[in-house]
Amino acid sequence: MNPAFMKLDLDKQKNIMEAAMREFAENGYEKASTNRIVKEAGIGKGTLFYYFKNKEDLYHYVLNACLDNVFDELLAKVDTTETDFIERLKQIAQVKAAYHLEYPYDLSLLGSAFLQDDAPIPEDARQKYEKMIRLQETIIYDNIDHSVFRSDLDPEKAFRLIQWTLYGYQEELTQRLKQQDLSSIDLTPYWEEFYGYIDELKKVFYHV
Amino acid sequence: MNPAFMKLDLDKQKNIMEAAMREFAENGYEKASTNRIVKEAGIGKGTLFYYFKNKEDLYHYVLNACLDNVFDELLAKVDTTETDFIERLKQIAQVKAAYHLEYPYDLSLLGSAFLQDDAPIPEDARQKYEKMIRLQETIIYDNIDHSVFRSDLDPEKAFRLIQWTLYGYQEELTQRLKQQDLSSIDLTPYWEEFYGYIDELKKVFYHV
DNA sequence: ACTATAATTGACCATAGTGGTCAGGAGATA
DNA sequence: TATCTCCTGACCACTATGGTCAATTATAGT
Repeated sequence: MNPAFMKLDLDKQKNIMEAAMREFAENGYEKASTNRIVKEAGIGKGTLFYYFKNKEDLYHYVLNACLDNVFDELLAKVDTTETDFIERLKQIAQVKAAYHLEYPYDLSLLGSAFLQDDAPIPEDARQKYEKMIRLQETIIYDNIDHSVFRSDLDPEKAFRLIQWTLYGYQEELTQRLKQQDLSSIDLTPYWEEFYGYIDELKKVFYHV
Repeated sequence: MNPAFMKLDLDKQKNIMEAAMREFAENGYEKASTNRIVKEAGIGKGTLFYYFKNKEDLYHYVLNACLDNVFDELLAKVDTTETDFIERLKQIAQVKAAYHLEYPYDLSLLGSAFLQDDAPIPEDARQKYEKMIRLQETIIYDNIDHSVFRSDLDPEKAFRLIQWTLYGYQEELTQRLKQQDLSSIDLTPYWEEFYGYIDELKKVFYHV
């Protein structure tokens, strides 16, 4: 990466980054097209290769930026002093949603990058990713009060059941909201719905 | 489609169909490559275009075959006399797993086909798909006994929570088993694990 | 055995897309 | 005026695209 890239208007930087992230996330490394990236970013072909020496260089830069950003803007913002498991997951969902609005392609890029076989992933990125996975683990489970679960339940199983539920809900919601511009829509009713289900979950998994 | 295709050895037919399904499912209509399809199917390029007049013709044929197959081999096999909701979903999971082993690409092709914008979908296929969705609905909810749920729960909410849970579990499992040849692996321990969670679900959602 | 027909092939086609280059232009600074 | 950074798109060699077709082989009917 040409260091001059850092001196660009932040807007232009962001344009290029977002175009690249989206293209890589949607098509994978091999099938991603630098032509589409420059068109989407509104820059000339030469400009892209002026700042990045080739496709792989761009991919690595984008990947590292995502990883760093997830650490600073996502994982760091979760309040791990909350000891109620369901409340903790609720909070994570909120932080994640805010993150997704600001950086729409980060998470889907990371998701695709490390599950592909054709993507050239540098060692440091792989390590950062594994560190991220471990940190995620502690963010979800650390400092959780196990005593609130119904005594006839295996807490481990309860953990996972609750997580799957919220994951399933999230998937359905993204399906429902697909194709819509999330930043221009009022999400309040969806949050209300979500809180309703959260309450129901507490009702069934916690003792009275 | 050239009617002669129907007279081929079933093996050869299946080879071609599976190769096409997989290519379409993984890449979408536009990005799917007929070259890769013939290579995967082990036939000459000319043969493919002898049986199908072009890429779109092949796509339509494959799509319709999937739809018909899902009706006959999947939806028809669910026992809707089972009135216990969780048992019903458990049974659906079993039927679906068996289906997936026999026809590995049907479901993922249908999933991708109707969520893409570049796929040319003929009217009759679209209608068949919508009929399928409606039938799916009745298969899940029809003839279900609402009285087994805890009386302090909204049954509608409980329905959805349970469904999301199983969906989330299924997603995690497919992640875990990805890249493995499902037909050569002993799935028994996974089913045992699944039944364990099923029991736990009954414990929390049904009244004692 | 001969013939007619059906099945199958891969070299070939025009076209479009690939990642990447580079001579040159524009604008600022010295 | 000269030098430097930023930026461009025409252009390159190359690969892949969907689709064709003359030629070959297998099958069947007589």
